[in-house]
Amino acid sequence: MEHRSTIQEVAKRAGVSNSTVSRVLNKNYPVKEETRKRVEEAIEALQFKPNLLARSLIQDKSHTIGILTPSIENLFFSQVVKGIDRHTRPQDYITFLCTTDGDPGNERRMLDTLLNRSVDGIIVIDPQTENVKSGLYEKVGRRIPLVLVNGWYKGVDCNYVLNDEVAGAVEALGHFLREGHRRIAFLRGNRSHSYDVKEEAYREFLAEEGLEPKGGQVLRIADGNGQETVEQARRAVREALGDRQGTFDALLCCNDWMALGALRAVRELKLVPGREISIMGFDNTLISEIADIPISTVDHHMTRLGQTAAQRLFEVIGEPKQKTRKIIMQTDLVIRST
Amino acid sequence: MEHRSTIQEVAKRAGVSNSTVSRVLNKNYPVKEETRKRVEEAIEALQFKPNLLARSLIQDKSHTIGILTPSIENLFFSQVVKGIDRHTRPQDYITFLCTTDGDPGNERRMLDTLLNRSVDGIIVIDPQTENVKSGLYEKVGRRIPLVLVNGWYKGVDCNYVLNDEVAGAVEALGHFLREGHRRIAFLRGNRSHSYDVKEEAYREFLAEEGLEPKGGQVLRIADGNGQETVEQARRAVREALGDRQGTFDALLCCNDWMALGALRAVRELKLVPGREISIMGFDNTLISEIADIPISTVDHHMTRLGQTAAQRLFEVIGEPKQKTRKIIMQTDLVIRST
DNA sequence: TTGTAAGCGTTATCAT
DNA sequence: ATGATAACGCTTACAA
Repeated sequence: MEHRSTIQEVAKRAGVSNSTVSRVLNKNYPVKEETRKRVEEAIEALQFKPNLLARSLIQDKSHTIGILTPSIENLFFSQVVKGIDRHTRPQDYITFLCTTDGDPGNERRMLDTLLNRSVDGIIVIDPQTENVKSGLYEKVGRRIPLVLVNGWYKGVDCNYVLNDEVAGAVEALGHFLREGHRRIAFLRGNRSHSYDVKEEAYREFLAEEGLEPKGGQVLRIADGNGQETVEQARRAVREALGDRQGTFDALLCCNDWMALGALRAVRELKLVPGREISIMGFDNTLISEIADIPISTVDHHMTRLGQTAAQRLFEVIGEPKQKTRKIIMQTDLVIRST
Repeated sequence: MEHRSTIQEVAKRAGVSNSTVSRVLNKNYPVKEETRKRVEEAIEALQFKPNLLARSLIQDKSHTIGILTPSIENLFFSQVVKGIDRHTRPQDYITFLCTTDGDPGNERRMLDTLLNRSVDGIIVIDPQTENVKSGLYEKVGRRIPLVLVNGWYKGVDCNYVLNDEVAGAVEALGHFLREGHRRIAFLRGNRSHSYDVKEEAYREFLAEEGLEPKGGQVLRIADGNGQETVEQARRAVREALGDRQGTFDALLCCNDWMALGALRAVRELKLVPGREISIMGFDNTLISEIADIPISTVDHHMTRLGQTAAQRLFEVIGEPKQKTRKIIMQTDLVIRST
């Protein structure tokens, strides 16, 4: 392994002091044209690159941000990360990526690691409710720029970037209504803040519209957005629909995986999706787009979500003392074949 | 923003010197039980956490690795990253994630950034051939532990983790043969080392088996693994198959996106996949698994690929002077319905 | 315009 | 077993 040259060596070679080299590097103070030339030659000759660790230490600024996310292969999260990255790269910041497997303990540990590494800011995708609720993030947010994406808790003072899930659900349900559906069911996973919010919106909508006085039909499967979710959803819908004398003619699913499973059930029963029964997913991941029959969905614009979060983060990094903001993003209905 | 306490303050409060605190922290030298207690109390009281930047600077070891990848939302790459992460997290290393959009210039720039941040090692997923070929990575690999995943160039001395694409292709083609297919076509994207390797394997296989003396039928679409690839593949196959008096009865596709597109074409033509015509993808991403008709594919075990790369990287980090290795991973045929 | 020297928060070396 | 002190590689007053 070869030696990395330092600012001292450059200085020596150029016959100047290290401060002058630093000034040439940072262009923050006047340097005589001729000296600058000499220094630049020395830099070139020695292939000098400043050690950013040392710089970060003295400047108390690492030009580094951290992303905390439950997982990286999840289609939703990876899109958000992409959005963050898009905004971050041009700022010549660099990103620590930490996955937590959705475990609150891991989330706290990785958070600590990031803090100890003096990151300039942190974005948390789908923060664990437990950690939001406990005030952990409120505390962290007072120490260092922090943005929570897609997770929120009443009374907790943080920077948020959220989707308007209620509006999204209502818009989807309104679409069902306009299409002439009156018996609308709802398919959700086990526990997640976002599922709860959607279900509440669903129940309220039914009540307001005077539909299904018994409160509609809520189908529930285990958590998840992954392959296994598809099969679970298929079974649940298949069962609920019985011998195709189904009790509903429209189904709002909490994500695209569930919608795909529902679609499969519907096709097994030889029902015509989009005519005899309507299915709507949530998110607009590639799942809904590339499904054999493209699935209607509520687009969550994940990339935009990430970009907005990053933008907000850099605002706060630029001006740390400001008040927190809760940014609500709009969703959009994507009507496809189902 | 609150002040972060330093080792000095802990020392003062505990009535010892900073070296003693350091020793307590690192447990690398004997400390009297009683002193240790006092120091630990001070640490607790001040909520002291060591500044890892300072530690990295003096130790010349950042406990940090860098991942360079063309993109993060690509299903192949995200799985590899997941594999790396799985292996990295327990080592209490933390990961810089850099995306390059598959641009050689970006790749070089991000590489530089990583080096300037004193990462302890770097994994490059799908390194740009141009950069491998030019000797850039060979040079970097002599300075710092480096592993290239899924990219290789003759004569370039680096640590590699690769899939045996040739064996994978041959196994797939052998399967076609056993199924009774004799007119085998090949569908590839425009330019990629991996496509070239597969095509060569394909041609050799045909020659050896005495099939298609004219060299078989190679279909070519633009690069990519994304939604747009599906449509391009569909069109290409549709066209090649014409009025279903197709010139082939089996098709090997360079990735799962292409296979999905091919499958669509086949179904449009009312051919029965898996019987009248066989389709095989590459990679075993969720695309092939969740397709409406599950697609046969060559499993590239991306997660394992990532884990192996990380494992190899840490071997080299642990013992930097060793010779490079080229690790070839086996692929596996996954026979599904097509 | 440039040099000197202090300082960032640690760990490492050398005494004691 | 512990304390001084130098060092890591840089930036930044302060002086010249």
